[in-house]
Amino acid sequence: MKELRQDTVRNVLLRSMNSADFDDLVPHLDRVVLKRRHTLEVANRPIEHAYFIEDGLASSIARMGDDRDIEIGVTGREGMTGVSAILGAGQSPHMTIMQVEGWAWAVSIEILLTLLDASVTLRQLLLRYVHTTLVQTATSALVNARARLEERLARWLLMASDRLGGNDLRLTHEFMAVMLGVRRPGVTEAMHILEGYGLVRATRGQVSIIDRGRLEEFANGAYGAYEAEYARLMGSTLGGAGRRY
Amino acid sequence: MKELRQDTVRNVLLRSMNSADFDDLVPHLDRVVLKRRHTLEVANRPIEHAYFIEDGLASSIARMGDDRDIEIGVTGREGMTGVSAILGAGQSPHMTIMQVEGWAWAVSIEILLTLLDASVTLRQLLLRYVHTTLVQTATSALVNARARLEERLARWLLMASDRLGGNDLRLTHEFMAVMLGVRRPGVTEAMHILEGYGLVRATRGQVSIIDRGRLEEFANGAYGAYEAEYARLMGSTLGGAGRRY
DNA sequence: GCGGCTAGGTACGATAGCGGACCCGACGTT
DNA sequence: AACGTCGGGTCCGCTATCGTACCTAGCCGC
Repeated sequence: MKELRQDTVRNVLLRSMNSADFDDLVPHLDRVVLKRRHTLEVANRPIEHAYFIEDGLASSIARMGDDRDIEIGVTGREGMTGVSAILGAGQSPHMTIMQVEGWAWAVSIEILLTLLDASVTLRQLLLRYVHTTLVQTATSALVNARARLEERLARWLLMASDRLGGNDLRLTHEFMAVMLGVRRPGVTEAMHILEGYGLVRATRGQVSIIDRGRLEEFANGAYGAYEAEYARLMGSTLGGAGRRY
Repeated sequence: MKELRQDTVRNVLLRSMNSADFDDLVPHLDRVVLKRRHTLEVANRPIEHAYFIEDGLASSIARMGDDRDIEIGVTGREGMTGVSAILGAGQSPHMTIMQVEGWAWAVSIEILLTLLDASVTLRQLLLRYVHTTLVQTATSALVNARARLEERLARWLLMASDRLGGNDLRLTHEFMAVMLGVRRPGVTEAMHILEGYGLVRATRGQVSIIDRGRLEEFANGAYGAYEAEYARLMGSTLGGAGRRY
């Protein structure tokens, strides 16, 4: 692990870091396998570690009573968890759990905060990343209020594809229904609309994006703001499947 | 203005600052009167100033096409604008405009960033505040997806009361409809529900909160997470009308 | 190649909120 | 006192989505 080279990691934040910051961080990174439903952050409990995701998908969830959850953000290899701890809040009222299994580099918050205090450049990078998560959450608020289900589904598929890599996603309707906070048959219906326009093709337990460009258009403003900010500030696209903004 | 004393300002962030940070900031503060609809931040344009609100209400708005706006956050004397600039992003895809006129202390972003780099304590305070705005935005995402209109109205009234001070708000249904992103008659209906439970009383152009405690309960989880985080991290309640969490 | 499970398709009535229109009453102006 | 304007109340039919239920088809294990 102490042999870790910056050009071999997949996590975009780790790759974007200046090499001095990376070298300071490496000795404190632990490789962690993250199974589905593994809880990275518990609501209102101290955050112990930040995770630089290498593979898989984590989502942040806000809760309003037991059966009224909603996903407020999703993180893959473009980002990290532990944003509230970076901001010095120690914990947050939201939980973060793995939705698609994978693995990550974990670092204790205590150490990360020390490194952040010591390095202006690391601070700059991670605070800019915090800004992009703010944009992502704001977009969630926007689309939850204003977009139709099929637009939200389009957005979610695009985001998942960006983070997992590739255009073929192994996801069930049931799963996407939970992510979007809607009924399962609602997803089926919305998916048929996307299929009707030839944007995606769905088979049992799998969705393939057929025409990414038109899917982005179809999302009609639900997708793109976060991605543009990410590109502007991280100087790197999200590493989806051959994309440009 | 250079005579400004910390215990005479109303803005909670300015009051909470340690006195050295406050003294460094004061020479750079300009008193600015902010009329209704004054634009504090334009979407995707460099943010020039941060504003510590002393009176009035600003809201941050995300847009998805011309007629699909939504308020993603609201700021009064408990906070400040310019969060994305503090994070080093320079600008953001959202706009911020005054909804209830008032005034604020403005500081140029350039100077604020310099002060932030120089002071750990100032950085701590403002980054913690950034965390609370993240919670506020996440709660907007949550309630837009999950709460009924009357719950969202309850939340909004409570937030407005916290920020403007007092239980009597001079607001029209039309105005609240724009804030909540719903039809005006929808607000009328929702308001009747709140009145029916004896939680508020509404007369022409005015809403009075009658039973704040039960209004919070009625909001049913739509209100409280932000406020609890604010109290936890800022060590100060929001200065509403005699409240406890 | 049969049984059982899981994912997906469909259908039905219910409901929240929409878009738009219309009316009425309160209030300020002259 | 009369008028005009603005804020609020109400009503219509409409649409998106819900909750629930039931059915079908693909897939796995044996």
